[in-house]
Amino acid sequence: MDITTTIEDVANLAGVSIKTVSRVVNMEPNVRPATRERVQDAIRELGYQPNPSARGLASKRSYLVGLFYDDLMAESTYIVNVQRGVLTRCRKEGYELLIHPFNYHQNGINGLAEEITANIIKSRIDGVILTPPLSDLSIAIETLKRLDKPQIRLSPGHHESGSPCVYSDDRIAARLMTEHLIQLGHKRIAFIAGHSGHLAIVHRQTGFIDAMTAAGLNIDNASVSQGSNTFESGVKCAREILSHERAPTAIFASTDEMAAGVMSVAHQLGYSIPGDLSVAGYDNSQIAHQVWPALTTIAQPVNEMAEIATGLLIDQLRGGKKSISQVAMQSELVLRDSTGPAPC
Amino acid sequence: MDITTTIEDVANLAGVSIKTVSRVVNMEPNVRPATRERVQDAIRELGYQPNPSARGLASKRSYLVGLFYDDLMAESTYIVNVQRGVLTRCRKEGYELLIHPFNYHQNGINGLAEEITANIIKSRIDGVILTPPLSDLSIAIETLKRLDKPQIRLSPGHHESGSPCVYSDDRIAARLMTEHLIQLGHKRIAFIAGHSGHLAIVHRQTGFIDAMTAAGLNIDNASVSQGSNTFESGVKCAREILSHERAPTAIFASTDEMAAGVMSVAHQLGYSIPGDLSVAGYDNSQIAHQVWPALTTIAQPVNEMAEIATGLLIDQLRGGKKSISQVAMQSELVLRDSTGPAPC
DNA sequence: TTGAAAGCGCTAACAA
DNA sequence: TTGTTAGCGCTTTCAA
Repeated sequence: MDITTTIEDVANLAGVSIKTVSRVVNMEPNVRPATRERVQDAIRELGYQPNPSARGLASKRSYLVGLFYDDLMAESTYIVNVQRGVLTRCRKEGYELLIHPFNYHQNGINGLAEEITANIIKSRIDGVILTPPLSDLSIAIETLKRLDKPQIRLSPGHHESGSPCVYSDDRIAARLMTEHLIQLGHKRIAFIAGHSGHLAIVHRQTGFIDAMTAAGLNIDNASVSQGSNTFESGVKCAREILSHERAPTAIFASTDEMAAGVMSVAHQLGYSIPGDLSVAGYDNSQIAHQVWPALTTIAQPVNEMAEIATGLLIDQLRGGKKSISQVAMQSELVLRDSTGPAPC
Repeated sequence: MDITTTIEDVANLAGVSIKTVSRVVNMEPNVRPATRERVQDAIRELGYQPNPSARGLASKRSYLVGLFYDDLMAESTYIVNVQRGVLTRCRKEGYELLIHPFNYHQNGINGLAEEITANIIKSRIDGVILTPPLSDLSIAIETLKRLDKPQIRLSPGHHESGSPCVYSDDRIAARLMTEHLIQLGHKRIAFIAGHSGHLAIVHRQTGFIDAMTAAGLNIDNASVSQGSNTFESGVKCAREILSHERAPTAIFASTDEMAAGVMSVAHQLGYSIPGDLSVAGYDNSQIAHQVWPALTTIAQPVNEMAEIATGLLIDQLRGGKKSISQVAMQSELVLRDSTGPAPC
């Protein structure tokens, strides 16, 4: 198990040429099973691991995958789970991960293209995974295309067009959640919309409207307020919503963070949850367990989505299976204690 | 700005040999200023970036730094800030970052040495940054030494011995916080200890005891309870602490997560914060803003600590400045709204 | 202060 | 099915 073991050492021990070892390592065809086994034994015995630099130099690939995300989301459960999923798949496939949080709100959106370009020329990553909201930023998508870098998008708002992507149908899931509230007898339900730049989150609002309309319930303007995904924005919206004379009996916030903000305000105002007010969130973040009572929410299979996306990207990098361009995954309604029957 | 520009293109344009270009790129001495400038112009004009694989192959280095952490902490504000700090410095110094969360609770501590070894042989990282609790795990430290990999530890419990480290004095900061509570008139103060495997967090308890003793206040056994850093453990401890007949008027939890758990329980039991009960935390996590009222806590300069640690590691990798082996940083008391005068 | 040449450990192209 | 050879784009070594 020595870091200085080279392909030549393996070839010598196995009594073959280095090219044969290379074939075995890269799982290429045209190696007799007996030979293959002999080489594999030698590899195991020496603890041989190919040198990535040498490989990269010869093959003009880096075996590096980039994960691009908005630094504002770096602390979210979402990004952490994406990192986990991507890493899991990278390890299996022999790739390494380079994370890259972007601060494009500070530097201006124009700096984004330059930063992406610079990063790619410097790091030589082979392909990129884009997470929301970058997965909907055409400047990011187009810059990568111009650089001829394969990309895959996670949860874009528009999955029909553009580059390949993995997503879950937020509209349907939000509809499910709204129907859950309606079934509990709620008629005045408020919705807190997310940041308008996160298109996938906007679909949650559509799902809410779908369900309300289908149930013949009123959606006056007051029942949808505009948040920006954060706890603080949830607080702000809740203060407004709960100050109306006929306050809603349920609030569906399009992120858990905002839902937690709502709950904080509700507690301060003396509401009992879910007795006086039901609260629902979306994302199944860590915070959903840290509020009291535990938050009813929607869970996307973020980990698996990231794994699958990484797999698709690597397939692309290997030059195969370009056919799959969209994978849709299902989200799940997670019923906890923050939603209950509407007060009479 | 072409990814296929090589050192030779630059040499041709500048009218020098590739070795001279190499000298300029690597900031080596013995280049006439005029020559250096000519080369730099050529580099700029062509948008040249050296190929990391070629560099790595020739120099037997990867220009890759590894960040090793406990996957259980991946969602913490702490790890996210460490990632940010490390990335900032890596970019400045021309290194790339490979993150590696470890799941050693599942796989058993014995698997850890193997996983570290396998990872290093595969990825060829040049050096490693260890975060708590890995920075106190001798199996991690020793494995890296055996592999001859430079390492730097962030916030270890024992900073005197072992490999170089960057830390902040948690004992002093915890003492400060406790003194703050004492100055507010609190006499019955409970402390919630953190996970015993996180040695730096154990120092927080010592600081608490320092202050209590110095103030001549009683520390009966009941006033220190054992948590495990998490929100849930804070909930559990708080339920116990607040069930005593002479409940404390202040609770100092050694992590913000636990403090948030305490606040949740306190609200449920009808305590007003800080009127009936003061609550203090430690870490200045995201959650400190998401509780109501906002949490008084201790802020470590995690970002800077990570940047400095990365700088020290890279210095080591470059073969210089081995002299600095410990850097101590100062934490800051952040007064918010969860602490107030003791009730009469 | 500069440059020429060798070679890092692999893969690609081709030959046998 | 296997092997030979020629680079990939740099750094290192040594020479000028």
